[in-house]
Amino acid sequence: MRVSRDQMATNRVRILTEASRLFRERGFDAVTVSEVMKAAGQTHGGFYSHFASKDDLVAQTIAFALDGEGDALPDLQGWIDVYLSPLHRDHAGEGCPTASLAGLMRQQTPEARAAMAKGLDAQIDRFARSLPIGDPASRRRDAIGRWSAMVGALVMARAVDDPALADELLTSTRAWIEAAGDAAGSDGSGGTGR
Amino acid sequence: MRVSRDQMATNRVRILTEASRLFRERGFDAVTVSEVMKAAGQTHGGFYSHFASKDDLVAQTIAFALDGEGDALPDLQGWIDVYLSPLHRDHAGEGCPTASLAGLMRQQTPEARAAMAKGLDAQIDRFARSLPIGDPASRRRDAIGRWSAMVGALVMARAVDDPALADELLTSTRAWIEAAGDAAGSDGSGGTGR
DNA sequence: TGTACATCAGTGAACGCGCGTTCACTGATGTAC
DNA sequence: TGTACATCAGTGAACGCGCGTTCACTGATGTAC
Repeated sequence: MRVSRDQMATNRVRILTEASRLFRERGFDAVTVSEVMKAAGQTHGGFYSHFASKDDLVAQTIAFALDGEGDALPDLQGWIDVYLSPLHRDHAGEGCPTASLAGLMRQQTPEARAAMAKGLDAQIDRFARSLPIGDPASRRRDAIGRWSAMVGALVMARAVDDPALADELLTSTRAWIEAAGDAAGSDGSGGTGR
Repeated sequence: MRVSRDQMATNRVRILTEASRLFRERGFDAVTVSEVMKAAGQTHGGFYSHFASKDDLVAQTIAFALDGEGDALPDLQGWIDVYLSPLHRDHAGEGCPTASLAGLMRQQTPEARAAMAKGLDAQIDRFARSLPIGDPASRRRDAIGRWSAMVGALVMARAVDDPALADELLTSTRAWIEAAGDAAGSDGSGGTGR
């Protein structure tokens, strides 16, 4: 039966929240519309009151998941350490959407890929603003370099069935970023350290 | 009708070759068994003379695609430049299997994930052996750090529908790796440069 | 404010399509003698 | 080497399942008066 507008808005957010978790956990293809609706406490038929199609849900979920990442990070090194931790690796459903979803974007709609581009750009911007030193251009370059290494390490650590290799990917990348950041932080001519 | 053993072996390699290309291009789920067989010049029914299931094909294709990456790279910087080029980004089918497939491995069988682990380890090893300086441990750490950044940058560049951002991810990561490598190459205390 | 009615969010059965997989069959290959 | 026969790689129709999507229906919500 019909529900109030407020209730409908709440339901919509719940669908997006559950979709965000499930998609990050298992990818777009392996998660069904019915499953998302069930997780959100509804039946599958009502899905089309909220979204035009599953593709539409995917695009809106990406925008939803990557949104609200605005403020600069007060403890950058701590954040990097958590990002490259076994805990994060083993809990993709509650983790970084970029690391979980970027590798699945090639087959997605232009809308979904545009949402990913927007979210990625915002994330890089936030990272750059969190860096302590350098002019804007070198900060942004530094942010992209570190961010690439972090995402790549997490993607690879999650791809393998070998805990020792997965751990090594995380710890070595973390150590390398630390050491490398010192040099690359301001134009590659040696920085001030953290 | 029945074919000779040699012909069967040839056909098998052709199936793996086409599967490797198609999977890298579009992922495991979006490529059908029929499509692979058609690309390999056969009909879909014969597939099960070669493989037990599609999952079996996936696992064997990963092993096949990541195999034979043995020799050290004579021109490491040139290789990195090609890896982080728009050409590589836009031709996933002929490109690095890790960058195309690592993000899709979470839902795959243990066999497939084990093949990915083995291939990844071999790739890191080759990278480490191609580095000009450092003791084995720091070379390996350096290889993992650079490799993570390269894979992450390519994955993200392919995920977005924004050529400018995609280009920036590649060029900034390339520049950052160059600058960072100088510092991280030997224990984070500053290196010798290239 | 109260009342009558139109709207539409949500339900759950049903549809149709595409996929992985199976199977009876074909005829060249490989082997036993 | 030649012959008879068993094997089995490959063919293409068919099967069955799960998925995204549709649809008739329900009844509370929202609105016109």
